[in-house]
Amino acid sequence: MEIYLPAHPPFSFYAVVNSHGWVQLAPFQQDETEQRLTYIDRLSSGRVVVYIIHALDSGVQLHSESDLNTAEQAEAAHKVIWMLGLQQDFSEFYAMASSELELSHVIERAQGRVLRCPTLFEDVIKTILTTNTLWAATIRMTSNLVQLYGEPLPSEPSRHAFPTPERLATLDEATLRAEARLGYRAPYVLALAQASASGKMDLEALKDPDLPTPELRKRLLAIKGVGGYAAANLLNILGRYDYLPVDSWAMKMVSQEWHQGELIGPAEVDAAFERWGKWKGLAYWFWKWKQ
DNA sequence: GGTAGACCTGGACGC
DNA sequence: GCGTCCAGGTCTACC
Repeated sequence: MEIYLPAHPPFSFYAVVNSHGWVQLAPFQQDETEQRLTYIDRLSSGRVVVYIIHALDSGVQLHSESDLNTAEQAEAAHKVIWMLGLQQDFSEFYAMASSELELSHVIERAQGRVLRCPTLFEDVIKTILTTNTLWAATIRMTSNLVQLYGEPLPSEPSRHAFPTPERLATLDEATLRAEARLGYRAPYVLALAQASASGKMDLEALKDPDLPTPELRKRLLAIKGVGGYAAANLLNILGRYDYLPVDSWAMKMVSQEWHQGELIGPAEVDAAFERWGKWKGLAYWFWKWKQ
């Protein structure tokens, strides 16, 4: 199966794939040329397939198993369009960024899109695994979940899809702590999986563009393990940039940029980007920091 | 609403 | 090799 998927211009495959660390987390894999991204997905039909995504000037070429039926092809295309944000339009942000020296690069590099997972369930789990830990541990915990509980790709059994809520819901907290090494995050992951598997929580409904951002944030904060930082991160992934994911790194960067290295808090980080309004998350994300 | 302390892992460091 | 310290957000209890 070969499908050409056009993007709303301007588009840069490199920019979206390397927008943040998600590309380093299984079941994503980027090849050394950085012109090809692969992802192992479990389709709603139950088939586990690989998406091989090639960069093109004006979009991407999606390659997958040749015998996908029409419905499976449509599902694969729909997911890849979402994952790469191919239909996102950043012209309003670019108009504002053009007058800011520290953001002028975003236009020529076509930055703005952030790589996301096909399901919000996967994005939420991965975000929880980024909290209160080092990035190396996030990579390890995600890899453990995928390798231990994800379904294998038939043509390459060493690679697995991200585990479904139903599969994770069958586990218990002790197993997630001991096998996947999730630590105190284990009950959060388990509770989310159980709520999603039972239908009590419909995370995909949160992708509704008509949902007001404050309401969306409230629903994200209601998930155990998701606090202010994680919620803001997820809002950015969902295309809402009104809140900043303030972590220790953000406070350090803003302190160096505008407060001569003095100790600052989340309020100062927020104030630094207030003028960017609904685009503040993007302005923060792509700001050219003084290192 | 604000604050303190616990949660857990793994890397860095000293012995 | 072992023990200790520390970084990293969120939750809960308490004021």
